[in-house]
Amino acid sequence: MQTSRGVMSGLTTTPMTQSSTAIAEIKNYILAKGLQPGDALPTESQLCADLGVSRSSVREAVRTLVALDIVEVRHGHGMFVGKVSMRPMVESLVFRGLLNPGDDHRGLRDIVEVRITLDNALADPVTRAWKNRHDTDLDTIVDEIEELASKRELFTEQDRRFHMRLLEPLDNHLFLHLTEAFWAVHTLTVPLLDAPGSEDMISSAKAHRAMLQAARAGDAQAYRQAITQHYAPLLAALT
Amino acid sequence: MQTSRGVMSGLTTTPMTQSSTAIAEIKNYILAKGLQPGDALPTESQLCADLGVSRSSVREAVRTLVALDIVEVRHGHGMFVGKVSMRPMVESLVFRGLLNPGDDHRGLRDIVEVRITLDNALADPVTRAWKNRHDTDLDTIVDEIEELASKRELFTEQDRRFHMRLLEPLDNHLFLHLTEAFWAVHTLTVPLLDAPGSEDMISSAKAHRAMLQAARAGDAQAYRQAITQHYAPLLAALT
DNA sequence: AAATATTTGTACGTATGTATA
DNA sequence: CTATACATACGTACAAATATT
Repeated sequence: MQTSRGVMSGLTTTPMTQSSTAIAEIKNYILAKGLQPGDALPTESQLCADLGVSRSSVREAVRTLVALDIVEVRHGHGMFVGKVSMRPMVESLVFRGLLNPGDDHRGLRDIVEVRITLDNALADPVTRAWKNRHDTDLDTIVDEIEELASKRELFTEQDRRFHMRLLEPLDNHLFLHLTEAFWAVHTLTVPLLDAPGSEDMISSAKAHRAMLQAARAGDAQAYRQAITQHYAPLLAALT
Repeated sequence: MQTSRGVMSGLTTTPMTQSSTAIAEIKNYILAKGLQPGDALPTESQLCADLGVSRSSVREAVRTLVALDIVEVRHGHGMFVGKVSMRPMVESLVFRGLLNPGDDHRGLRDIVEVRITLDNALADPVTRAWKNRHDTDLDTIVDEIEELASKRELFTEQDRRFHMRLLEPLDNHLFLHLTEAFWAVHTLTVPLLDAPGSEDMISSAKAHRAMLQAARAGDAQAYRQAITQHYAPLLAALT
């Protein structure tokens, strides 16, 4: 119950709470030590000693950093540097979509429009990167998609792998992360809608093959047409 | 010490810690009550009673939701529904940029490329929306930008207002939020670089006026040229 | 295979700072 | 200014998960 420990005299103009300083110091620790995702961090008790704050404060700071995917915690094992992924934005956007009651279609349509815009904007570099490139992985993915679609089954994971792999050759990996994030927001939000018709799924499946073929041909225009075909059934359901 | 209770309906495949269930239940509370950003939430003690968990768990859950901007807490006042903004992604991306040691230019270049791509992709709807529209606000903003640039002063806030206002007429506000987010990541990351030359600032200032003029003329092509002019000095410094 | 040490997760009590009426 | 409600912080004890011996 250490009470009157003046906390280093009130010269500080700090509106800062203990947790917020702990957050900053843990971040600085990671940067100063040059740690990378997956690297181990000190234990909670060690952080308490190093930062001079209680365990509760350290834990609350850690929860914040975990929410931002800057820190990852494994129960009974320890704390590690996180992947610093787009997960926070995905969670945020999904929740934001759920906030609007009768406006569900509007939120989802905005997300789909962003996906369409991103895909179209990347048509040139993607078709340039894939021209005459042979990759059996994408062929098998497209095969799986068409087979699943013909059986009226979902092909969510294959769809994700397809779109991610398509952007992998790009220099700028931020585009890949963004695309993956909006793909996730999309697929997490769409279940609120009615299930798509099976003919729509087949049409969408064919669009994937068309995108791949256009990319291999280096034909950006055909690639954009395939994108339109890919999203057409969904857009129709949203209007 | 209530041990791990059945916790009703074990439909979830989650790890199910107390905090995580508290997170889910607070989210559900907001959605079920149809609350909107700014609306008040129950107090901590009330949440403890309602959710049947300890105060520590509730607090840790709240910290997570605060980090995601789903909950906002005002010390000594109470908890409220947050703005569900893009702040989490901004924080994440800025930190990610700091993680790479010698690769600073690469991370910033990726971000700038995303901004350029987004701006270009929105050239058509923006020029369509602003054609023959009169808005004195944008004129004064551009005036301020040019005046500040001529005095070799920064015009960060004016720059932000300019780009935000330009996208305001769009139907899809998600584009606005995205643009704002990457603008923030950009301006928070760029201080690591050398200060730009004053002639670059003047060139950039002129580009803003060119963008506005092209938008008012409904000339998407000229708009894209102005975008190129806008980012040219920065891109040159990154290569 | 089982006991043990380490580490995170949960709970509770208490004291203190802060904003509002 | 006082009173009240509320969030912040600390400390301790124990439970649960993981790794090691």
